[in-house]
Amino acid sequence: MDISGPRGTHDILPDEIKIWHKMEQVLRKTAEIYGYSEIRTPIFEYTELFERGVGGTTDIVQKEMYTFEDKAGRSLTLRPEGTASCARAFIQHRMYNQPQPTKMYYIGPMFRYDRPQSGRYRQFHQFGVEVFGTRSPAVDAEVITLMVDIVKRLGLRRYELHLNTVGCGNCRPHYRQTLTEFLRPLQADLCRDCQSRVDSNPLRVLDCKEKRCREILAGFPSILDSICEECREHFERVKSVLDLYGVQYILDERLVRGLDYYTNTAFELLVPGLGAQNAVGGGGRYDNLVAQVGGPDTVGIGFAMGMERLLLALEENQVELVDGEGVEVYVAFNSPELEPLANIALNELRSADIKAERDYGDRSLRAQMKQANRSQAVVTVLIGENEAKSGTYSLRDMDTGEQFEIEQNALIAEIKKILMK
RNA sequence: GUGGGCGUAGCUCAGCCGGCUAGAGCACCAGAUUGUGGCUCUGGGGGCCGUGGGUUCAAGUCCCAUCGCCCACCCCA
Repeated sequence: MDISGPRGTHDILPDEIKIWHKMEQVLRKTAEIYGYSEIRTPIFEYTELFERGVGGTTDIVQKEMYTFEDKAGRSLTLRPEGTASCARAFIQHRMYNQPQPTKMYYIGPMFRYDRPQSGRYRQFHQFGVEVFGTRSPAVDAEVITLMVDIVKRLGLRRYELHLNTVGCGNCRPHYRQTLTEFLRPLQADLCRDCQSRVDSNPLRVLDCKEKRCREILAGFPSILDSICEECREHFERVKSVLDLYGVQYILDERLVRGLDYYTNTAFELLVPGLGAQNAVGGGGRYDNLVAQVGGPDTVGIGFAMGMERLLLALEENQVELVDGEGVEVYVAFNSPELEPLANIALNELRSADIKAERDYGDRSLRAQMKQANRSQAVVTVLIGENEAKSGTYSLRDMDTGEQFEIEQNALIAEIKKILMK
């Protein structure tokens, strides 16, 4: 039997779901504290949205999209990221007519046809935030701070925030030009990929992982010398707010992001020890995106975090998000004739919001006790012939092993006493 | 899309140069304890040895293909 899920997908099993719930709770809570509201968009969109939003030259659009035709022959695509959909919704619902900025967050599955590896899946989950309608550098800082705050609240201690600016539509071409002139004479010595990148996308040469390339590039021209006064000023102000918030960052002039829509501020959150896919979150400003997909000229900024990668990071750093909580009460009964009595107790407990369980296998009392122990029950209610006769239950404190009889009508009160401890 | 490693019980893995009914630990079930857990002991269930083909008297073991997983490149969350 080799039935299995599609390549690059994975099930989140009942045993692991608690940690997801907990993580989602932290993500939502933190975003709400910063004034963001959730938005839920469809998981598929017209293909064109991503082609125009994410950018036709990106790897995502060129080779990683799950694209299909619906029965009317329209081209649809499973969303590879969340920002384009948010921009679409922002435009479609004329949110720009509301007081600005618009601050929202999303959480859900994304799809990319990539080769799976550690921290990389074909269906994965992202949490992200977007702010439309303000170019204030303070918002850049807010968004970055939110991202850092999340990993802190999740309990991560080891992480690096990398920060850079990639300039705007006016000044980036200048830098590209300067960089290309710098690279041209070195081109022959670079790795094969970089040799072609010099022509196709010189900025990407900067974050090549090849040791040789990095050495050759040692004295590469700083983007800060090429960008316009406005962009430089913006970047300075972002940094000063981050300083004020006490958010530590590493200036990383090699940081360039892979999506076409980014402008100005770019940032990434790295966690050491995660292997090759060590970026847990990343984002930046996208001042042209809304116009790019057909809306009014509106600036924006946001980030996305990979939830599977967050989980890997927590695991790697031995952060325990949840402690295994089992049932509170286990109801054990000694013979089939006593089952109705057990059901009554069970029902009473559940009605009182007490998490209670029983056995359905007609198993021996001993086996039921083992099961109670395994399910981490705090108390076991024992029902045998003696109890039935005298109208009582025996309660066993599973921690201390103490056991005593109570009147049946005192069940909830007595259980609560033990649970309180 | 490219390269490397690996697929044997629910899990982690052993199985040497091919040779008897395929093993261990953990987990599961039952009993020792005929009304009682966590420790211990005893017994038990469970494997088309990923799949398909080939070589051979004989394949878990060798060869090819295929699928899947892992790691890396690439890219990104």
